[in-house]
Amino acid sequence: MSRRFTISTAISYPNGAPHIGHAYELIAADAIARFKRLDGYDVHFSTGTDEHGQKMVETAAKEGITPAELADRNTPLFRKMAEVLNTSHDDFITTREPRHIEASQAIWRAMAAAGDIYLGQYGGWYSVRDEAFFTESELTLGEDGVRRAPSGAPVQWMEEPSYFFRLSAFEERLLALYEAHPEFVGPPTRRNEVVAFVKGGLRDLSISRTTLTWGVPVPDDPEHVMYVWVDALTNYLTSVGYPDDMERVGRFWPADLHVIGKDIVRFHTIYWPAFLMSAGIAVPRRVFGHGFLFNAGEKMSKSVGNVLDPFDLVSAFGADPLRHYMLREVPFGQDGNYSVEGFINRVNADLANDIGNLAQRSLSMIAKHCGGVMPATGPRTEADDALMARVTALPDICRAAIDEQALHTALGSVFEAVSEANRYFAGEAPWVLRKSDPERMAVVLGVTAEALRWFAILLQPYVPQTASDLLDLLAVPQEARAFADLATPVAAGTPLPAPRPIVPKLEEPAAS
RNA sequence: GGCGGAGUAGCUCAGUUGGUUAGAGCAGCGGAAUCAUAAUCCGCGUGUCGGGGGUUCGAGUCCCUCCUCCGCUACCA
Repeated sequence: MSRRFTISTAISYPNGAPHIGHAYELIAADAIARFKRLDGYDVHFSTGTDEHGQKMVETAAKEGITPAELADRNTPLFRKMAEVLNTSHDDFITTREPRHIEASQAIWRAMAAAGDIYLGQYGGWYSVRDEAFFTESELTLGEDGVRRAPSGAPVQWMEEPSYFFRLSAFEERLLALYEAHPEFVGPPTRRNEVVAFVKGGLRDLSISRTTLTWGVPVPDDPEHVMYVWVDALTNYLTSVGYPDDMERVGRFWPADLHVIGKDIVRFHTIYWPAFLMSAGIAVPRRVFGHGFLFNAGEKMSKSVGNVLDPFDLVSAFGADPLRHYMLREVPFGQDGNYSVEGFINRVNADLANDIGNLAQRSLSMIAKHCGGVMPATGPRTEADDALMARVTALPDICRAAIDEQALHTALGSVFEAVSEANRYFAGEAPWVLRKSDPERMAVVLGVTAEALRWFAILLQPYVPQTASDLLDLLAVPQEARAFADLATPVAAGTPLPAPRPIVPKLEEPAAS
């Protein structure tokens, strides 16, 4: 049985169009998923949208449509974004689907059977006009002493019946989890916060509402719908077939990695494992909170009007350049900054100048001076061996980096070797050898092409289309592009297609 | 307020358990080469390593203090 790897993004709230943050998370998770597939794992990669919740109700009300209509309008945009970003998810889940309602109710029943759910009273500030509860921090206290919701509507203290989850009972078990598995939360700074939070004591969690009707009905008490987290988090289980296909669950659960934004680390590292422990289901192996992207040093916000649209960026620059820029330039886990200048510099320097040009200069020499067929890669000199030693060390370096979600390190290590290959090429000067020693020239070109094959195979997770184009030029068959195929060079004498530039240089758009 | 993290070249950052002249990439300047997408290769940085004090033969790397920035401090995916 092959190794398997289960990875997810958070499901997005489709109360608006997708923004660059959604794209970032999806791209990062996609790179890891693709890496694992290429490395021989049986991967399950899920993403999707969370169509329930109060915010959907509020946004829909503002626009004068139903929550269902809002979801119907926006969820397709998230699917479309995944398509234009060229992501390889195996499942796109939406929380209105019957399979998800069934899964949510199943885990609820399991938690209830364990005695961790009880009926109580939830109190909060309620706005009649908005038909919603608000947290203290969302409210403003007017000079007249009246608390108001963000909409300006006055709120009043209301209590309603609510089911509670006995989160307080899981404090020790959670701390034991963090202790036994320090890797459960990453990056480490997030882990510290989570541990501190749990040590501060946990209160039980209100997990249902009677004032909302937009949600998953509570089993055996349809007056209640589940309130956010039970429903939202369960999507990960739904996606692997819970509860109907337990054989599949056994195969793909526990998840190896939940990739999420740093803002929802707590829910994924405290609530979620507690729910699972209660239900008697294994907890995920790791949760990683990535950072946020800023636009030219400023936080993106609708009011400032500097929100980056992933569709605009893809149509202006292409999916691979966007993927490359985000993954290479931002240390994954930290906040990052977007700038047009940085974008163009990075993509041109790495993709067009370093690897693109190396491919073009070497392959066009092969086309002209080696009869357009792959040259032999020997006999080798010390210089050849030195380069290939550097190249063949890459897979292990990348594996180690990927396993701690250091995507920028993995990608960076490949481009360090690409630079080395450029130095090698300049040092060996095959254009000089053409006259002095044609046989040696052929070997240099062959070694360079072989190095390029390694680079292209290793770059597939990050820039799939570019890597694929390069592999085409190297006459590498579709079925010989996994990491397991790295050890098998293209046979000498194999005809190569006519070379062509694979990465056009980006120019600053006239207006953006 | 409490807990935690960070402040290193114009920009983004590396800097193991303290040890020779503090590094990389990008940007900039000069040169070489001309196979190539004017791409590539080589050379060039007197940086108060946030300020101050201390420990030590020796600190960016440990301790104290101050300044600045950021994260977390429960029901928001």
